[in-house]
Amino acid sequence: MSIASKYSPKDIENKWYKFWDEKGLFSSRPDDREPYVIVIPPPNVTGVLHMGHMLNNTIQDILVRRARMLGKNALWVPGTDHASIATEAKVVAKLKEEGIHKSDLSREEFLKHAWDWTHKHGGIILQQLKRLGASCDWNRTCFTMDDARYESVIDVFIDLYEKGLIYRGVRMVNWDPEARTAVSDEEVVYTEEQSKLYHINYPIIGEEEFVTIATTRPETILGDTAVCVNPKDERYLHLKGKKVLVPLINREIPIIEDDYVDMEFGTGCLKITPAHDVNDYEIGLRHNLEVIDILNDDGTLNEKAEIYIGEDRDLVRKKIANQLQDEGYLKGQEDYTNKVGRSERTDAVIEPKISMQWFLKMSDISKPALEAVMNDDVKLHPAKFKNTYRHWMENVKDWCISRQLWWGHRIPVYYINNTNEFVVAKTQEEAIEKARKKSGDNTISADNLSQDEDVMDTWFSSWLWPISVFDGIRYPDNEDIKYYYPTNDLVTAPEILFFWVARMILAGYEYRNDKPFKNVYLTGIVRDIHRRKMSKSLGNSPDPIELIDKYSADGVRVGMLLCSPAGNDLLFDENLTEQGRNFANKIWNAFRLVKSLEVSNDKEQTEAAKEAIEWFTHRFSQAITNMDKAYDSYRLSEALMVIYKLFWDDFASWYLEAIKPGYQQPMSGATYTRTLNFFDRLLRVLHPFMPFITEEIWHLLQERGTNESIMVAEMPKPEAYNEKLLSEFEMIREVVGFVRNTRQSKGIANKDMLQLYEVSANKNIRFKAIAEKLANLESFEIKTDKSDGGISYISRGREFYLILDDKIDKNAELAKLKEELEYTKGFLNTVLKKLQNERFVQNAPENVVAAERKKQADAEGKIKLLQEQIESMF
RNA sequence: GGGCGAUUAGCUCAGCUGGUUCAGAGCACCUGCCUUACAAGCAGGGGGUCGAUGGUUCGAAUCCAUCAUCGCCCA
Repeated sequence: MSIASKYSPKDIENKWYKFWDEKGLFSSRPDDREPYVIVIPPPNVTGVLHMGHMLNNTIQDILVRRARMLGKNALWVPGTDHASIATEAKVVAKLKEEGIHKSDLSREEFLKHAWDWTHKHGGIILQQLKRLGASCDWNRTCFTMDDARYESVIDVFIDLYEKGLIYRGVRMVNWDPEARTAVSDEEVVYTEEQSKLYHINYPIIGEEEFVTIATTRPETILGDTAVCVNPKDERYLHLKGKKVLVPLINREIPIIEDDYVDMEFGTGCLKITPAHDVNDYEIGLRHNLEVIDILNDDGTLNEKAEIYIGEDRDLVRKKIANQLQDEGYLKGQEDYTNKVGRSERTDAVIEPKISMQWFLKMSDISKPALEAVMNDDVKLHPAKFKNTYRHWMENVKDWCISRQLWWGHRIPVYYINNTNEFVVAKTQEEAIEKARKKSGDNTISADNLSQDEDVMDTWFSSWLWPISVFDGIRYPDNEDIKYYYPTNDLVTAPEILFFWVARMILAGYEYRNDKPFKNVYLTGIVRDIHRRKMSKSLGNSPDPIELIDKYSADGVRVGMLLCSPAGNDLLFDENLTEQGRNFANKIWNAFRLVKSLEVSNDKEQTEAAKEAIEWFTHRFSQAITNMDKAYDSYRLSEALMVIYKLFWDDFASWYLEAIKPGYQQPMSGATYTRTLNFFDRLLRVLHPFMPFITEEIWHLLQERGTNESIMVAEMPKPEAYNEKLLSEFEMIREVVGFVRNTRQSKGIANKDMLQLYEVSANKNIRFKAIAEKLANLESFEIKTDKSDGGISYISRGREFYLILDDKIDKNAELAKLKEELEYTKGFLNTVLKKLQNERFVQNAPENVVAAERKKQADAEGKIKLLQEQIESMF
């Protein structure tokens, strides 16, 4: 049969994915083998695959496939999270298009829409992962809002509340007026924006004078409850104890003193608006100031503002600036660049806002999580993230876990008769019972209770993920959790080290008294070649599925990995996937060659083949030893590079060339068998990186059973290898390179056979036959002297001569020899300088000195040879 | 403003506790080849005073200090 010279992956990839899935090769259940577990960082249920996912999941698949082939009971648990803000925003937007406002719907009606949306768009991303070859156990697919996970989250809330770790508090939160919810500090993105600094005069009561304050937000003066100066500021000593009037609304507010005020900034006079600025809020607490919240949840002004009620804050800013100007309060304005916080989700300008929220106390619960990373019980790769982690954990703030949304896990708190009295309970029935007990009022019924309207932060469900996917919250003694927990590796982006990773570790110790995973592999961020983060708005992200269509899943996987060392950003370029595709093609063509080999039992094994087999056996062991080292330190791109070079440079360019019989000639059975065996083992080490093509070729290479798969074939193990033998082969590579180089520079065709000899006292040359074959030599013999002439190659204390007769350009050759002589003399000089330095000889370790002496001897020998040769040229 | 990290070939990166020819890899580039597996290929080649300046040392890309530039996190 003839096999196409170009590998066409499409049908092959679909075929094998289906095969693996149908044979149940992805699934795992507890047994007596050692488990190897990864839980997927759950992507947004309604999201689509982007390049970050591609990188991340490629890495996970490589790890899990390798573990499977190492004989472990490997499990990769897939799933998605409900992404409450993002999903709710999408659903709200979709309803809006249909002319429905969220406020028109009841909670139940809205949730029905949200579930419809989830069922319609949910899980697309998981289907896409299959194209990539992801070997997840799909039977175990989890969702943060499915019954088991939902209940786990509620249980945990109740448990932590009962432990006294969850409390309700008034806090300054980051309010997103668009999403109408609080968002965490981490979800606010600060960027520099152009704005104006307004200087506003506040009349001092009982005087004709003013104090001038500077602000970028004149609309907030309506919420002012003080003006503050630094007590050391001599300019304002006379103001002590006085009061001023807030312009436009003429509210009387005191002048207070606080060290917080920066005397250098603005006028040195600060307006205090406790309801709308975090720092002002703190100052307000210290000075017992009134808190006047002038904003509605949607960012419009409320009646406490007294004027401009119902208008949006942005609009009011301009109007108020104008009014201040008209009424003579505005002393001036200047252009100003300041940092503005915007919501990561909606891009709305974040308003600091006082509100009632639920918090998790972090100080105690975080201690074991900090310790675990510091003592490497949980290892971060690369370890440089330990510092960042410690810094965050040592300054950890209480976690605001409530969100003013409907899509998510509803807070299990029931208020009694619309008061601030509440009970925390899993169900309404339980709540009634608890409420009766708490109030002593046995008439309390469902009508007297109202459940908290808010849901929990999405991270408050995903922090349980490594436990909840095994249902270990609800059933802490079930077989799965006992077998699979703690998991082995977590692969994720450094951006969510605190959001998610740290909190999972925390939850692990709180609920399992053990770490959730042993290693955290932090990938880079995928950027474009201009270092810009890939994003929809920039349109600089390729569609992963299109990439797979174009370059194959194997190609894309290789491409993603080739340039993505752990923790470094990956500058994605389609060029890389092309390289991956080309590699697949190389493997394919190597297979074509092997497949075309004819075997004859009469045929004796050639010397070249014998040598090649011996060499490659050792070379293979060396490479997989290095590969394992790279794997063990989570340097996956390095592991791939080792195998890439092993296959391409060693196997294809040297081994196959060495064993390849003459045109239409058969080869010996022994060589053929060994070659098949090498190919088989190469496919195995390649499999985690390129699952599809390896499976395809593995089946074409020889007859396999209908249930056999390379996916579960045994991974070759590193064996001892002979370094000396390998280094002798490198010598031969050099010599062949020398011959090829000489051919090229002298224009000698490859088919013209040449004679090479080595001047040596030894009896034979190792890997002689390979050299003869690959350099196309008529002979490669040992001679005792160099009387036959030729141009020389001297290296590692060995001398080789290539006979070229009339082809030698004596002058050029002489010049080359002289140049080399000069270089070697210079080199010898530096070595001698070292050796003549007594302090070096005394202080340096013995082996280093010995090495220098060897360098000396080698150089001296080489100089002698070169000189002799130069002389003999005349 | 505080903390962390980086700076090595045109690009992306290796280079562990200073010392084996230690200045490397992949890609890109240049030259020659449609050689009977592969032009998605083969063979060969050029390219870096390791950000700067000082210091420690017999010896520094590697350790220390200062500076410069960049990035990330926090306020």
